[in-house]
Amino acid sequence: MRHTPSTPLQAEPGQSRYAALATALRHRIVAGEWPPGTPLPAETHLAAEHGVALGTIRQALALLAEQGLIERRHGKGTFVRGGLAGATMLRFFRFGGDDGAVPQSRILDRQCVAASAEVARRLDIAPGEPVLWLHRLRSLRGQPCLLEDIWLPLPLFDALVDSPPEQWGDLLYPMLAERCGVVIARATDDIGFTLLGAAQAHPLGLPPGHPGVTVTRQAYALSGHCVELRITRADAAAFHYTVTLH
Amino acid sequence: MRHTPSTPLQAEPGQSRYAALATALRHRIVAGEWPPGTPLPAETHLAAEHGVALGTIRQALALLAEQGLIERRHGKGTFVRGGLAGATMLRFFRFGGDDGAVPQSRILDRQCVAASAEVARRLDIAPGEPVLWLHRLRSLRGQPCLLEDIWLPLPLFDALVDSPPEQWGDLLYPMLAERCGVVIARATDDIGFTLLGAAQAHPLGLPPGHPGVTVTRQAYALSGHCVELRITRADAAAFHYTVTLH
DNA sequence: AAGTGGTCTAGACCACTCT
DNA sequence: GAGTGGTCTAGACCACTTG
Repeated sequence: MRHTPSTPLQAEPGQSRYAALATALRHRIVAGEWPPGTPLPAETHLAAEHGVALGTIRQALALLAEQGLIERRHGKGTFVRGGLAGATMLRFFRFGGDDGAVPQSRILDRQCVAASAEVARRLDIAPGEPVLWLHRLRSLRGQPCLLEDIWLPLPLFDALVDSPPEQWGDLLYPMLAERCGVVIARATDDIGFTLLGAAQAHPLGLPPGHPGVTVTRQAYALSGHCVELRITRADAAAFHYTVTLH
Repeated sequence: MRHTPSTPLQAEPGQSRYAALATALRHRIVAGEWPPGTPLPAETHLAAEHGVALGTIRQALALLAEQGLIERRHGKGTFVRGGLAGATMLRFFRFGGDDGAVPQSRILDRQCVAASAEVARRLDIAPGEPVLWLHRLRSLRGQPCLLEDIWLPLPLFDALVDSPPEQWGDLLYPMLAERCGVVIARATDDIGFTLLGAAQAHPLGLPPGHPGVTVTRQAYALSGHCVELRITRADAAAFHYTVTLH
């Protein structure tokens, strides 16, 4: 059966046709019509479906690819991206030894709490709303390296409240995708410098007052909503990061 | 007179025509055929000149625009980018007061020296080659905030050796473009945390051993060669930076 | 009004991947 | 060989900028 879009071709007045097509496709992707990892219909099919030329649908797909929502593979197809890979926090640090390794994760604490004003603002929910708070220590080869506080909005992540954390694995995002169906598509990390308090320094095996780095992350689902606030603390001496300007 | 390219259409075997066009155009830009700020010939002219369709030349131009070499303005033309603007170092910091301000620069020292192994490696020259070393303090509203060591390869920047630094202005890159004809197109900044030595802390008005940020910059000219190595040191407490992941 | 880049079409052929 | 995305053509018309 031929697909007939309810909003024929031009969604908004001042918008180009390929931009309208891109937002239409984005909505269908977010709605789960093509889950992460599955291929979209071929260009020719999409073009016929929407009644536009091949070049137009290609512009729309190029836009979505640029935004990281899809991935094009020559000869194979156009695939929905599976969200952010794990272990990305380590790209800010150089802890000695083999790179590319995934740090082991241990949940030190887990509580359902009411969102503070700051947490609510970052998660874009009302203060006092229930959130799941996790306190997590990550280690490389037995050596503690990252200490994390994680806040997750709670109606969404109810499945984690009673599940045993020992079975969660070392990466949060694949676990969120598997157990809660939430795919992390985008994140912003804010880097700052602080001196570590005793409570932060001790689990990391550092003395109180030691220079530390604080990375505040807001992670967004495919829908565009912020679904995770994470504050990571680590030894400032291990920090390094490279930025390229154009 | 019609331009007839010496390498007709296909520069390298496995390369697409638009990629070959892009590199050909890049070489003409780097060679100075169209100085920064001036417009390229119109799409239709370039297409006729190279004997290709409009869409092909547009792909080539899109590639160069993506790489930041040119800038397209609807209704006006395609312009060669003027290189990096100044004051970009401040995007790593939050010093109190009005943002967007350009810090005042003062040259504390200037010497012609032989490149150390490390400096030579970063500038991709031979160790012992002559370089110009600058020691610069930058201040906002009279408050010292950034301390910089800058190394510039010397045959290229001879014009700076005897010129009075008081007349250089507060921004390095516009000065390099004006006095030496070198346009900075790209730079990579490497960020790390260190404790400030006495020689670094004192000019910044900080105590020795104070936590500091070190930003190591390698800046590249339009030609692609590294033409500046800069190490900037500042108070770690003023540091902040935001990264977005896709 | 003339010139520019931006969008769109309706084809053709090529390169890659899988079976 | 069949299906996919990648490249390329030769047009048309639109939107923006300037004289």
